[in-house]
Amino acid sequence: MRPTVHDIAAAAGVSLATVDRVLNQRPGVRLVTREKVEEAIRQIGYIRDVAAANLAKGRVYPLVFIVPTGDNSFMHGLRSEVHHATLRASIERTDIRIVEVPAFDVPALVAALDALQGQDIAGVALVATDAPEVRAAVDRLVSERIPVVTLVSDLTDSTRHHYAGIDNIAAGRTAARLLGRFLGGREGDLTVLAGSMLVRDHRERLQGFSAVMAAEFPKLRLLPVLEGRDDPERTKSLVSKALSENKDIIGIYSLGAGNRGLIAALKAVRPERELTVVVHELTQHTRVALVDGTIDAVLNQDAGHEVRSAVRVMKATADGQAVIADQERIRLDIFLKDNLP
Amino acid sequence: MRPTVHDIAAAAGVSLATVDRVLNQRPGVRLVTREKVEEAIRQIGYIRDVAAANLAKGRVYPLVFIVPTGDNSFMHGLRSEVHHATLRASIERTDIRIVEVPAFDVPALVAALDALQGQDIAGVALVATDAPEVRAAVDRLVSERIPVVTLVSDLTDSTRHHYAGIDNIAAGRTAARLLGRFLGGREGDLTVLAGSMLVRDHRERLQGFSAVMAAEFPKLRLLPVLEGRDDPERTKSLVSKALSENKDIIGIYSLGAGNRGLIAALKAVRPERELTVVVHELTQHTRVALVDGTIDAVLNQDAGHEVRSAVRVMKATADGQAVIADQERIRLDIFLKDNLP
DNA sequence: CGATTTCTGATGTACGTAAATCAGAAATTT
DNA sequence: AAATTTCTGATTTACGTACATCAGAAATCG
Repeated sequence: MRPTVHDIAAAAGVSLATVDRVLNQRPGVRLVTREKVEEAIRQIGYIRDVAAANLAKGRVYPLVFIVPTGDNSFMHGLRSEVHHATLRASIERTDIRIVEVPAFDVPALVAALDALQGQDIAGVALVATDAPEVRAAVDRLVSERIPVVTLVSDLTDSTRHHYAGIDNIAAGRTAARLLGRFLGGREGDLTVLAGSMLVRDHRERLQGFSAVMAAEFPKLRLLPVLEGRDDPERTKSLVSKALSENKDIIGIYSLGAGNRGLIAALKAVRPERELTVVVHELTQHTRVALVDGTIDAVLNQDAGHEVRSAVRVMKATADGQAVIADQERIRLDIFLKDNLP
Repeated sequence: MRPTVHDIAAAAGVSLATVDRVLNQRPGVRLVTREKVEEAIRQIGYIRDVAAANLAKGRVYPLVFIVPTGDNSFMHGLRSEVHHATLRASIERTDIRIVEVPAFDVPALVAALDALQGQDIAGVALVATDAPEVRAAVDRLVSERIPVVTLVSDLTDSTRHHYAGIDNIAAGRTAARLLGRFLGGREGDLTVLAGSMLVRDHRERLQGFSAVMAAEFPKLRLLPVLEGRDDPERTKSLVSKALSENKDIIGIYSLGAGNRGLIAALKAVRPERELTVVVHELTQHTRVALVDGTIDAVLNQDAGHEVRSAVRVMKATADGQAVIADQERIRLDIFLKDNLP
């Protein structure tokens, strides 16, 4: 049987109350006694039964998810996953609040973060826009001992406790190698389509992509990045224009959202133009396009995993508990038409 | 506040004891009363607090993992992950026993399964060798109401509750497309290296691989499968022989374990022979080979995820609880040299 | 050394559920 | 209608921890 507080008390020769004071860092214990108890805890290898503790405390975890508005499928999916998490609220003892903030809007995000100060909150998860003001606001929350997790897009040099998202540099590099190898030594131009260079995940993907392209696929030339702002309409017109003006384009890497527009533009020039296309985010639209051959590979991050991971990490951090690091690593999914879930 | 058994009792106008009898399906409740209670449960939306229930029951889950012996890295890693799970035993209320059985040995596996009958066990996870005798033994356990989960390799037509592993047909198809596209229209022979056609995962990978190759890459010819029995030494000699006898081999798909031997054979013919190679299972050896360019892609299943998922599913099944299906889907990881974890 | 302050022990209640006991009510049988 | 049998209610203890209260012991101070 696993040891309990009673066993500690017996082993240390003190009362239950004293053990409790030591365990919960309450005052009223002499240093020598405290050390005696801590020694006993180590000796018998006591591990707190979190379930029982939470039951006794009547613990609930008020969590806040700050997610961008925007009508692209990925953010829609993310919001839907957070919503799913709220459905598990009672069984997971969470109380999740969703705060929506306009995409790429730094002041609005800062305001949302600052509004949380002083509130009784067990954790905050946010899709970060990578700006110093946001970092400062996050750091303020952290200094108030509120667990903060960045979701999908990380925040440079901030003190956030955890990042629940993929390694975007690796994602960009992977996209480059896939495109490069799929193009099999051909020569031509490549178009890169991004949402906005204001978010770190997009910058990092581009960085990884450019690095591998430059180093290993010299025959492929990168054209200036098109910024579609993750908006399908805008994306569509940008791509259509680029394709009609440049007949040397043989590949496209879309590292942001808004792929509905990209796909529409591609369909318009098929089958005359043969293009190798790698995009991010598996959505209804990209899935169909992958199956019908309009695009060749989809890189994906599983929003459901990210949300569940964020919840686990915030809870554990709030309790000062360790997490299974390997379990919380968000993996880059690579989908070809053959391994769709 | 979320409703408790007390609320049910009040709502149904019965006592706590009666509610308890209904909830735990104990005798001693008249049909009309039982229905009244069940109606009240629905009405107020009661959800059992599993943590509190487990605490009260002093529940522990005695679990058994049956894993093959064998000195290839993958099985080694799998055993190590199960071992890791035992380290979390006390906090997860599990009591995990590991049973080792010689690989591909049907009678031994059946004996190990039958030995569990009648024992007080909350769940069994096994790496299945796909034989009717094994299926029958599994079905016997299932009929004793013991949760059974297949791990890594599934069992055809059995009544096992869950399969914690990847979709191997999809894996084979994916390997085919990667190899096919990486070879970019070239013509030549392909060697497929398997462990044993006795295990379903290997058969399925081959099936998926062959299907896509035949349908979409007619210029690539499949040679007869080499069976390396997941043994590095045997694998090495098989591959060396094949490469020296056939100069038209331009690609290799290794769908089993024992890749140490494959890599050794490849190093011996490099850099004269240029081969595109896709293998399964990310290990110390395949990782290095991927980085140094000896192999081009690694398909992987995360043994840690599989083991943790198996534990979650067995516990949930034992409790008659639902699982988050999406969370328990084991994904096929595709690693290029750029997205190694 | 007595008076105060600080520490420690003993004890009880609570969290939500499981499980047991016993008495009394209702239904069924004789 | 009496005697059973079958249900139901009331109550209690337990799981492992948190937290509060109060009394008594030990340490510190004047």
